[in-house]
Amino acid sequence: MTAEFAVAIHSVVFLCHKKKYVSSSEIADNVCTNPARIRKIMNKLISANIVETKNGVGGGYIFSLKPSEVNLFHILTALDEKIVSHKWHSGDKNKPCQVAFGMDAVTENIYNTINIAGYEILKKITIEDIIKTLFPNGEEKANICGNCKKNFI
Amino acid sequence: MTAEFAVAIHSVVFLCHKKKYVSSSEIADNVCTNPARIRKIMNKLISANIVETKNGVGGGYIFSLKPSEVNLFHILTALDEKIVSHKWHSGDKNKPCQVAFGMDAVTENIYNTINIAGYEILKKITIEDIIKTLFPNGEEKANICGNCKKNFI
DNA sequence: TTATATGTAATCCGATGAGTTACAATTAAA
DNA sequence: TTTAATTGTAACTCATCGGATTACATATAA
Repeated sequence: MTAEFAVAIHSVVFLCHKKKYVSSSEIADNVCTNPARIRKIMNKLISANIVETKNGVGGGYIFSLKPSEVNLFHILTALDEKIVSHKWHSGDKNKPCQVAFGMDAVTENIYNTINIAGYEILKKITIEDIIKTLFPNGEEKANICGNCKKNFI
Repeated sequence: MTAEFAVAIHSVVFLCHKKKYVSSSEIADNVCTNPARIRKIMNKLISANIVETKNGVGGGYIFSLKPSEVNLFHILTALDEKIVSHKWHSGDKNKPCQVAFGMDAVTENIYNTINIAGYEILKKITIEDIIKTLFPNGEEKANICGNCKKNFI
């Protein structure tokens, strides 16, 4: 799981809070990264129908789904990521030793189990949950960000 | 979680199966990596009292604990690893926006939850479990590796 | 005393994450 | 129609990290 996941979640929550088209520059500034990276990640979310985009003046990205119906597993799969991935393989299928032969499959299985458990956790966390955590008194009564007027970009 | 984890599990299972001192070269050959890497990883397992070592002729590493009492969480913590780690941080604590301010903590919390769930899974998998998977008919009746005679190194 | 091992550091290489820049294509608005 | 703003995407650089390799001092059994 790379930091793309953190960037994507942060971006979606930001879009959800703004409730209007937001440019990649503005998102990048809020997340603290660069616009090209944001656009690259937004493209994946667009392919997964999680956000929408519009070019030109007043354009950018927008989140117009129900926050309670989008969860973190949706975002993870939109990025084509896993919790843990099994890249380096131990042992050798051609060795006449059951340990050398079989351990890679054992490891694969362990990683799968961890992934599945992680997915179940992510499925239970929605964008709405995160918004409620960030704004325990409601977004309208936010005492720092207010309702995100221009001066807080 | 890096591949060290896979190497460590494979090595411990191999030592458990061999039931005698095994050199880093022999372990490396079975795992398919290099001896220096094995020694580095063995050192961490030694510090955690999971394996023992002996220098000189006939030396190497040995696993002399009860396979049913060592689980994968022991190994993971011996390596000082986590399932997922939170290195790249999004947002900015100095920004007057609750999203930019709070999202990093939200992400941290999600990662922690995933880690804890993963630890619980690893705690339930012992070295004995893996040996039983690799040798469903018992280690003595192993039809490929036999009881790991010299010709199968 | 010698051969075999570990412990550990130094170095190299390749892959990958992240930032930066650039520019064609698209779209809204003047 | 023109202009300005914005995305989509590729190319490039840079730093970091995982892994392999080499080397050598130290320890131990025979």
